[in-house]
Amino acid sequence: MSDKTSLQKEVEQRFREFLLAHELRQTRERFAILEAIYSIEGTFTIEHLQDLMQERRFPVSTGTLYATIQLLIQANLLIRHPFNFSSSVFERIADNHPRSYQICNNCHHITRIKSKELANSLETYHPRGFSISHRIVYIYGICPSCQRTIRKQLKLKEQNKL
Amino acid sequence: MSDKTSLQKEVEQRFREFLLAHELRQTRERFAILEAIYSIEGTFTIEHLQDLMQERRFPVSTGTLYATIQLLIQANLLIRHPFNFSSSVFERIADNHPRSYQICNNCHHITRIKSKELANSLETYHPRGFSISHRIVYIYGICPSCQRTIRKQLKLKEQNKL
DNA sequence: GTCAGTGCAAACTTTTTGCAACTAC
DNA sequence: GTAGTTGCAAAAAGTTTGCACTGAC
Repeated sequence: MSDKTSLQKEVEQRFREFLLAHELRQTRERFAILEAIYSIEGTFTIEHLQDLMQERRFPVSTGTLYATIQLLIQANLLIRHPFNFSSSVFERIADNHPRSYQICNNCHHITRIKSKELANSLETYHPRGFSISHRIVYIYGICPSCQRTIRKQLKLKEQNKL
Repeated sequence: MSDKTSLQKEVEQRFREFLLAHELRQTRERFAILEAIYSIEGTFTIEHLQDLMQERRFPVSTGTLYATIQLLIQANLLIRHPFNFSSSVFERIADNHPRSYQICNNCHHITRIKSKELANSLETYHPRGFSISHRIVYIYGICPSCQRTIRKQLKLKEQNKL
């Protein structure tokens, strides 16, 4: 287990405050799960996380994992994506800047978009009375490589019909 | 069962073309499910949809429902939201204008945002080579009414401690 | 007539729950 | 010491699959 990064320390502090404010207990499990999640860059599933906990010599039960994830979502330290059908996909959120993703309808590949332009235009919108914790944009469509594949398939089909 | 609206007719046509292009069969079930979905304004779950099919005197099996929903998602006539934990939440998408939602972290209430400003700023972004089918924004935070509730609770807690 | 699509039920996967043991407060 | 939390296993909920039958092409 590596030393804690400044990000690790920051989110630990934020989680600590959240637990305090909600009169919840600061258990080893909760902080170990948080630390594991913040060692993952990008998305993960419950299964992935449970394996990681095992690797890190801190196995936790599924029940605890689900319960802690719910807390971390409430604490704005984690989000759930709408990617998979039958199982959940999660990702840490370190800051409250808008996050954008590009999702291919065909190959289902997910790419994070890092456009300052897009982020800025999102940040200008402030709903009345609603205090924003974070913003997420999903852009669905067909990625360049799938566009090529589909075009080729269409061509082949037409040739066969001729 | 009411007469078909022009929206109903339009999506039916689009689904027909999709099925044709993918060499899939045009079954009564598929069109009945599409029609039922487009009779729902806002979000729904599989369970809700299955009940509705029953009401409309066109009961379909769960398997067919799931299969058809997958097709409709592929055909860009339906989206899946990341709202619930254990079951999926769907919503029809009639056009390709950006859609925005405001979600309260506390009461989990979901509100559709109809801001032209927000929609326009999203439409200005075009990822290179990626052909967009639709865009969805989720704005997470605390809604006005929950903000009041939380403030009250904090006050009460402080008074008890004094 | 052929084979994709459907219904039904069973299987499988994911998430939640109940309870005894544990531990943070 | 008193709850809130955890682990474990069992239950519940959600989704997928296999197979015989049906109906679109």
